[in-house]
Amino acid sequence: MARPASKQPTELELLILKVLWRESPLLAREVQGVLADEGRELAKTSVITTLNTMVDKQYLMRKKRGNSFLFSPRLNEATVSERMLNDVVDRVFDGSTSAVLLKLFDANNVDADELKELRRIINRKLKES
Amino acid sequence: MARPASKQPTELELLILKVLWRESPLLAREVQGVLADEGRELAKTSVITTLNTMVDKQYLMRKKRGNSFLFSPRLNEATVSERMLNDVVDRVFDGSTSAVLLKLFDANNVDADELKELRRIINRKLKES
DNA sequence: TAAAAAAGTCTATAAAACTAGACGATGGGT
DNA sequence: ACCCATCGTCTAGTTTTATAGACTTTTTTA
Repeated sequence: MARPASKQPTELELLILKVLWRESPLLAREVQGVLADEGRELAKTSVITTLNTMVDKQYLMRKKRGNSFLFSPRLNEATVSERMLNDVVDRVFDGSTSAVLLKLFDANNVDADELKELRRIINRKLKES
Repeated sequence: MARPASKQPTELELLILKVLWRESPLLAREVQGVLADEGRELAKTSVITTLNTMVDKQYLMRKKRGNSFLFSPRLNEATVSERMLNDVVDRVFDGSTSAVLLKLFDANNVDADELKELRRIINRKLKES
């Protein structure tokens, strides 16, 4: 038994997904360019290798256009962010959503407008149930 | 440039931290026992190796008792869970706490009592500011 | 058309994460 | 004194992640 593949996208995989959520399909070269703009300078082959493992993992799909490939996400941002958040809720907070909510209120700076917005949402939710 | 050490505790490291947050200091053998009870059966040496890398990473401290070592956490649960949650907030949600809050409300089952409790907290926060 | 640019595949290296066996030291019991 | 259980260290194997060079093929261009 050796190291199992991480259940969630790795750090670099997430960066690439975010690039493709903003705009896709893209060529490997274009992904490389955007990553470089963001300060992550990788060799062409590094980007291609990672894109291909992401295709293997079903994170992306790849279709040929001429002599090159276009990559697009197979999972949308909502799905992935939900999964990654739930992973932390489960593994770190033992599945307690309210523990996470409390921690967010306590630790982070949620301004008054956001608080009011959340109160509106809570009131709506309470009416629904 | 090869793979950098993960900034946050890995999956197994988190399990071990949770064991030691419940009860510490513990001997390696005791940690092994608790993990086994939870379904993660590891060889004695695997547990010791991991505990020692966690000492290197400053996650744990180790003190001698007789011919063996007692391990205890150097970081408390609040600190680690906050860091791990913030990591997801930053990396996945671009630092938007309110986006996370909305996602939690939408995706997860927060029951009416919890909603009311949260509304109380929000009202208190609003008064404070 | 020959050179250069661009794309992909194949191969490879290094560190991290996970796992565990071989072996040595120590200490208690008979 | 001797056995053996216990504990730690050292070493090591395997997969994943991150990274990139060498090389081939294809396309563009001077």
